Amino acid sequence: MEAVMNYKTTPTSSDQESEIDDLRRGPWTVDEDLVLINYIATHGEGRWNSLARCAGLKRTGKSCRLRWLNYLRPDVRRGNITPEEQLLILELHSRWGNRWSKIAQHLPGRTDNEIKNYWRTRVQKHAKQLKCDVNSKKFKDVMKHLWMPRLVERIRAANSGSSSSSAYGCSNRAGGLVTACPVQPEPSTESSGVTQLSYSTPVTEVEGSTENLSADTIQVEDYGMPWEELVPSPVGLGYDNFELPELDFQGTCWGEDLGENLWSMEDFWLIQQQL
DNA sequence: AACCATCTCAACCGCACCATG
DNA sequence: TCATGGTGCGGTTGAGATGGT
Repeated sequence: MEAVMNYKTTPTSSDQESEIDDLRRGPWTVDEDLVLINYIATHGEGRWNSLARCAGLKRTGKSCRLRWLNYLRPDVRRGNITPEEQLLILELHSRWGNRWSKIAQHLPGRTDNEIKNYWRTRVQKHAKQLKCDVNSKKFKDVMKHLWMPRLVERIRAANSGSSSSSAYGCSNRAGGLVTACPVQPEPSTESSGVTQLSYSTPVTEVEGSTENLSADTIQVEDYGMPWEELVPSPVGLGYDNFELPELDFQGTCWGEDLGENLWSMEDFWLIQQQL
């Protein structure tokens, strides 16, 4: 597919007009990818506009930059967002909001674009299913008290099942294996270099009490340690004695596999109680 | 098989900021 | 100080993929 489109701009000179008319937009071809990869391998990254010209690419510098950073870079991680990464995204988004590039700095190999897409497609979808705004207190409470502890639970379960985490070792676009790479230390943006992920367990009446059942604080020192160490003790979700009520899931989204299998029947019940 | 709805994600756009002359 | 060009970021779009009927 050669979706060649011209920019509709006011020509300022015949040369510029010709140059602008030659610019390509839309999906990149394999040939263009190879040209860009080879040029950067030889000359390195530089000024993107001049790079685009010198490489002979009929693309804007912006387009080249985006293609390289989001797709062609050898250290771009591919594959599903892992529970660990989901947890980090939720935590960091709660702290910084839509600062995608800043969040991406804490997820090596993940691009701001990918995280942004994840948020918009997955997280906002869950908010929609709960019939609340993604920025509402309700949804934030669900995230903090259900979703994030659930992720911690899943991470711990996965880690207890095998000594080596399966969370890392994704392949990149080129099909190569990206070296296992736990989250790297943040370059001195946090004052202490220590980030805390704090989860209090849900306030429910599951066991006849409305008080917080317990609380865990996870010390994420530099994000660099194995998750087995990050999650040192049971979170104490308080579901142990939980009896699942009879629920009719017909005609609701809750009986379906939500792709990531994020919400369980217990979640549904708890959310219904709290919202 | 065909059609439609929904989802995913690569790519683009507009804007703000910064460096340079 | 101002104009210009380059870069980065967040928001948005739309083509292709996928699933349901």
